[in-house]
Amino acid sequence: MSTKIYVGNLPYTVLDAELRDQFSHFGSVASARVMMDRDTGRSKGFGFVEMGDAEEARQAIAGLDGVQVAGRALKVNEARPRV
DNA sequence: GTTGAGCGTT
Repeated sequence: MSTKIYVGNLPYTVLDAELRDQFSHFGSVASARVMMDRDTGRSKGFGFVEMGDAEEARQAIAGLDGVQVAGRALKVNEARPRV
């Protein structure tokens, strides 16, 4: 388990600060960022969050995965290594 | 609308 968390199926209206606020309920958020399309400036519909500890990451995933926000069920799980 | 950037010295 790592502290890297992938958050998908996000509404285009979500902000990195809001993402951080949601995850902060389950632990300390080291970093939270919603990926924005470089060309259009809009959200790509997914983001990444890094928790302060792996256990906090697990709780955040368990607590937020599948939760419906703005009518969309969030997809939360451990992030894949960037390549 | 699904797994991260950028042409820089990260």
